[in-house]
Amino acid sequence: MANSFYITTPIYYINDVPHLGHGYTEVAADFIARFKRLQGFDVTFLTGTDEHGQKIAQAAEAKGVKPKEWADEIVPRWHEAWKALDISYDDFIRTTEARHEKPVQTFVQELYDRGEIYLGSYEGLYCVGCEAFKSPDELIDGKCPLHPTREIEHVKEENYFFRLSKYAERLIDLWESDERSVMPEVRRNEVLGKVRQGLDDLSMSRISFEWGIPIPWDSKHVIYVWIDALLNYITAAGYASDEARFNRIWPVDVHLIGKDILWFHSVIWPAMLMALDVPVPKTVYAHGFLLVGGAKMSKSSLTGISPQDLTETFGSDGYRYYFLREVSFGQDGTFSWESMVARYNSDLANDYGNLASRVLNMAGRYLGGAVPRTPADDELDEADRRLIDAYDQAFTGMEAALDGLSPTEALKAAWTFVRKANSYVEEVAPWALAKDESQHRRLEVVLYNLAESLRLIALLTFPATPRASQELWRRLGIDGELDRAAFATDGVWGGLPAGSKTTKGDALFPRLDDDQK
RNA sequence: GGCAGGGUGGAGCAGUCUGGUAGCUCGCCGGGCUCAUAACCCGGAGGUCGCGGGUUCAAAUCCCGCCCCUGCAACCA
Repeated sequence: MANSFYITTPIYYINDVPHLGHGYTEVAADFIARFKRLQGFDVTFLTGTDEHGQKIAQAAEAKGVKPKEWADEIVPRWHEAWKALDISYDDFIRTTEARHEKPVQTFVQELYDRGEIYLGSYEGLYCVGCEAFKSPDELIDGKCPLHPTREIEHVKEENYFFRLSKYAERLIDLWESDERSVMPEVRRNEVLGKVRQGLDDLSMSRISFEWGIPIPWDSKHVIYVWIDALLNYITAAGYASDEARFNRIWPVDVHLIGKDILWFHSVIWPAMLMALDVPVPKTVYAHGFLLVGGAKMSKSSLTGISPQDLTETFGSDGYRYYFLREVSFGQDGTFSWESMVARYNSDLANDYGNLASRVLNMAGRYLGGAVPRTPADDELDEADRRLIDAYDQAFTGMEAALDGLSPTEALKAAWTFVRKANSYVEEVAPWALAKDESQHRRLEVVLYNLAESLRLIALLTFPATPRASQELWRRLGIDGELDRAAFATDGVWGGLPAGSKTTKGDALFPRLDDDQK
């Protein structure tokens, strides 16, 4: 199949441990990846870790170990975090791997050979915390505002420069065109505005420390960590190592990033690719930031909360659903424990979980847990047709939302069907039908419709709540695995086989007390 | 200073491009149902759509001015 879909998250800098911000990016990318798989795309979902640079070297030195040893110690924390959130990445790249380092050198050498890199010197104030040079007016009291505890270093060093400035016009043309996009719109405007103010060439090597990938023709320099990091997107795709694979999946469909690193992804990165005539990303999507509010956790900063702090209470599904649904995708959002409890109870426990509970219970009580014969067209009345119609609309709405890369809107669309199924229960009142023997076939029909609705709800929600969705399929007596399901076949109304054996089970999403914990 | 985005019932958002009944979720109030996780369903209250002016038969929606908030200004998701 040629319908490749390649999506990436940033690779995370390992002097940090995973926190809610990282988890947010990861969950959003995973939602999109899972949805695209259900649509039949051949998905490549890449994440990883960024392991070079002075900060890592210093952290390792402080522990008395080599940088690579330090990295090997930290990286499992990231694997664990993503496992706890059921992140279904297809590849996890580390920038210290040979499959990355060698192609990076190939790429940089090629830039050099083409005259895109020249030797210059840079004199200025350098903040190790930022791994960046600072202009004097950025400093507050002689300190970097982002890293006030660190000393600013005055350095003059010889650096290699990438001719970024010459790409300003082409970048403007690129992001003004409709072929490629920076999303949401506000971010595109931001990038265009800045690029129009002009670009400087970019210092792309460092000479003051050694922890990095050497410049191939001048090994006393290492490649600037951001250049190194950005290249992960193509090295993992097979650049300079697996041409067939690279041609198949590149250019990337979506780079999902936080808005703080938009500049690198929408300016520096495409310019680097242009310099070697490599196709640029189709879409760079910069999501918003999470802010921490509410009483319970307000004293924590975002970076002080690990994903696992929340999955203990809300589960992986609850975590994933909350952030996808609560934060309007693309905008900043506020996280609070209170809103998380409210959202969990309202949408997952009351709407979704309770629907499953009441339907499975009735199927067991009234039909002995056996899914009845699939209703024929002439057995369906108006209410039934409205239910089926609601499913079609929800599904259509989700696909449209995904075209706009909005998990939030996709889930809103899915929930219109969940709510419709609940109101259908009231409308057809199976408990009343069960009291009248002459209505037995009608009872079978409505319970079939409801069980089938559950099956489809599980399918639609799988990208957000994979565990509960799979469990629901199991309780409906379906053998299949949702991660191998496809909308094209499984998304068609009427797919639940007659005779399947349903089981009620415990609450899919147990209600939480408002003052839980 | 500049560039960009926003200010809509208690909270969070949609609607503004393509003027004409202000929509959704949560919360609140009332009712219903009893299959269900004190859940579910139905109904209701609650908004001078930041302020002032203008265009128009008609403005949340278009134009002008002002106030407030936020983001960007090159490297923490």
